[in-house]
Amino acid sequence: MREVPDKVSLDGLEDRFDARWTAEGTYAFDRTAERADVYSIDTPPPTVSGSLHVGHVFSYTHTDVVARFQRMRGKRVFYPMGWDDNGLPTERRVQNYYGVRCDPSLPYVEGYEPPLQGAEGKSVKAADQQPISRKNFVELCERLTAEDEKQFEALWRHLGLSVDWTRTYQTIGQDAQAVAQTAFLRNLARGEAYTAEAPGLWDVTFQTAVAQAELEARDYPGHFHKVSFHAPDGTPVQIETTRPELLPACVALIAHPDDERYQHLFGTTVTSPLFGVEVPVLAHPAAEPDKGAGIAMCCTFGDLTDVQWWRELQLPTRSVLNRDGRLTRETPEWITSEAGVAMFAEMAGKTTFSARTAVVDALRASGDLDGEPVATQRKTNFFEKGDKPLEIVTSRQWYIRNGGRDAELNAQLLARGSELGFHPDFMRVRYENWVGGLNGDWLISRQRFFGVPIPVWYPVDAEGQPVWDSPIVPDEASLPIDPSSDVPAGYTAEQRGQAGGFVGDPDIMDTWATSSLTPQIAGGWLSDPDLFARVFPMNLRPQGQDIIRTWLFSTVVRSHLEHGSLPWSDAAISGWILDPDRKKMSKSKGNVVTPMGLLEEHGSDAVRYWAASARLGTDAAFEVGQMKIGRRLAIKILNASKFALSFAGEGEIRLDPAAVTVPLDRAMLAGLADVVDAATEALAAYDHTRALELSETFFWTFCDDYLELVKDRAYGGGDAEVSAETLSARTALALALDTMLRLFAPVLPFATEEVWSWWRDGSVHTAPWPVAAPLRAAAGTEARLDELTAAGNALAALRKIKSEAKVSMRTPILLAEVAVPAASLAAVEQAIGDIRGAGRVTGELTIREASEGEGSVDVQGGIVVVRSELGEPEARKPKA
RNA sequence: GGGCCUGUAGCUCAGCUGGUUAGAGCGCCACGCUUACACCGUGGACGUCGGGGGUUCGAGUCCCUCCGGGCCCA
Repeated sequence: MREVPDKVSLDGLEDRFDARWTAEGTYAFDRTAERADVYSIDTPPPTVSGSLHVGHVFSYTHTDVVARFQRMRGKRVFYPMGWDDNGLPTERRVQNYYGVRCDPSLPYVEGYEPPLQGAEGKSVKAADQQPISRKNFVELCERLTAEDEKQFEALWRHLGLSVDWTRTYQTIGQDAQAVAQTAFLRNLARGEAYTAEAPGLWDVTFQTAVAQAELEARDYPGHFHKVSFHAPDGTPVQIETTRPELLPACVALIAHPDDERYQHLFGTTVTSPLFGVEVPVLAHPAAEPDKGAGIAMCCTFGDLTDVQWWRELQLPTRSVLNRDGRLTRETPEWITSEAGVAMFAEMAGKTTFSARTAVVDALRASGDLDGEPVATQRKTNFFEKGDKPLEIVTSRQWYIRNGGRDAELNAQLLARGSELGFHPDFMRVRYENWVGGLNGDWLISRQRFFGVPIPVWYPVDAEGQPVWDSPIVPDEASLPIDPSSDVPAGYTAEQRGQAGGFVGDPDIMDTWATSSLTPQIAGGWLSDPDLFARVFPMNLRPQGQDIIRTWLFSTVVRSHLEHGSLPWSDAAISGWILDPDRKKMSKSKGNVVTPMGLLEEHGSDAVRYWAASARLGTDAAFEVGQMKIGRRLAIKILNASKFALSFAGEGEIRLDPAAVTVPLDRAMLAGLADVVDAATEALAAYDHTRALELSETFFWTFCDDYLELVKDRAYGGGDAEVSAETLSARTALALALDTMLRLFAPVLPFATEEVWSWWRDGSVHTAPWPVAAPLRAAAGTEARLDELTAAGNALAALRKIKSEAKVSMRTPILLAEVAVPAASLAAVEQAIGDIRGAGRVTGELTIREASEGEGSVDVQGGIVVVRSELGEPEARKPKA
């Protein structure tokens, strides 16, 4: 045995053990392990440019508990960490942090230094941002994310994540780019990726297309306008619209097929006011009879219903909106009337807002506006990161098939969902609802700068027009490439943009198009096939419930298409952190706590305890109180361990089960054996909360009852000769300690490692997970935890008389008569020596069976002291 | 409008496939510095299990309905 410190402490354990674990490679992955012996985790790569919050600490702790449990069970745990530095959040942050913006038309500047450094938190106005080249911009992105990564790693290490820090990746890294581009090109080769000229959601602020998964519906104020169209005979047909500026883009009026009011109009045409364009009146079930007038104007495109009508009724495309959110400058060809042309001239080039004013004024003047516009709130689609309503514009974009327009693929993906183990299981419904409700393929083109480029070029024909339908693809061996600077085989750089030459695809891929490949990136799909075979398909994907439809689903899609399998067997879904007002914690609400400060204040074990106390899938309150309880538990483990180890004196700690001969000791071990079984079962089922609760409850019983009861016997009166009874107690204490340290190790890695270091070699985290069998063997077949409970109750009953007499627990009991329910009688009598010692009964102690009505089961198991006499406390000995 | 989760002591939560007087911790009250621990110990008080119906010999646990939170999708 090494040394037990005189004064135990949790302080400083995080740094000390992080250094040791790193030096000793405690969490290093053994890459010689076969797949069957591996437990692999597809760790969520945090968005490094986002800020760290307690939600991260919360959910990553859940994963770490799983990792540590599996490691102790003998699995070779593959637990890498990635950094998601891809995409828009980084771009935005770089703009503000360095005061720059990307202008792809500018040339690269060697040794560029940005105007600002660390302008955190403020947003720099676009006009004040210095325009720089794409390459310079990307370099700044990389510079900033490198700093973020350091901070993140420091936090994770401090928290005690048992990540193999030699295995990190970046979603923008070269390898990740190669994986993303390779996977894309294979999708393309198999016909799973394609381009299409199609209406899509467009964010005018960010100037990018937006996918279905990135939508967010918000209430947005608008006005209903009652506008009259005219039948050939002059009869007005009144519609209601919130977007009168799209009147020139109108292609039809549509009502529900069953709507009595419009039966006579179906199949006829009407003429639009102001513009004089003749449009058909059509029937479609998506028209809502009780909404407005029940007849709607269908435009190119006001909302997604317009798109549906356009597609299903084969309506013409009459687009008047540009990607910059302004109306086109040229008068559309379908507007031919003199008045219409004049009207459009008034709107041309204006924002939708100004154009609307112009149209409304004109309608009012022409008498085609009935009444004044009525204010309304309506759900409008927004880009989740944007603040202007999305427009729908037609453009050429890349798509990956995801079952959104293919019933067979959809069914296959639903089947994958049913193969996947969701924890908790009800989260599966979110997957099924999402997949079942898809209405289009996955749009992956993004008109951004910082991301993985779409790795294709297009030939330019003799007229100088790109030939979109026959993209030029690179060799996989040459990946990653950037088509905006790399030149396709068979061409020269001078041919870029020239007739007979080529152009590169200007877009990058959606973040999810890369993130959906994290198992492949982390597992070395391309760079290390040997490793990949040992870790893929992985065991676990931990993540939040909000991104089941995006991250989880898209990863399933990619794996299904590329590997014909699930990417992992199980998904662990963590809940949200709620603030004390039951609100989701978020930065905008200003209720976010800095995680590092939290860890430093309470200690990592304490914060981990709080996190581990919440079940998967369940929202948890941010509760400092719970952390304090965790801290108390960790300290208690240190102290109880110090105590248990102190009895051995200078000798070695014995763990020989055969030495446990006293019934009370056996009863304790029998209870512990049950805890081991139940906790193991719970952890194997991803229920860390139950495992912790069982271990914790047992531990407190161990401290309050068992430890108190055997104290005297374990001391052995200080005799040099150790009796069998004393040896039994000491051995049982050591066995229990040895087991409990392992049980707590996944949740409290620091405190348990500290104790382990006092008397064992190596790390508790690579020690085998405890099993019940040896404890049961030591306990024998007769022993039951009830015996310890009964003895503990008897002790509590004796203490109660002291507590009620308001005297110190040191007070001796000169005489006591204790009534014990029949069921507990034998156990109490058996442990009478220990009870007498712990209760300081110096005189006569009578135990008898309780009679009817004596005692209550709720209080000390029905054990009551019916007669007693207290002595004077002995004089206190001066402290050594 | 559809879906999922949730409502148990002042607070945070356990209560498995329905079975005797509903549990834990925190907080609270009283007491105690007992040679592991005052970041402690001992004892105590505290609940018509959101409301209302129903099924059942029996419901916190199953069904219906209403109310309140949270999230997702329309």
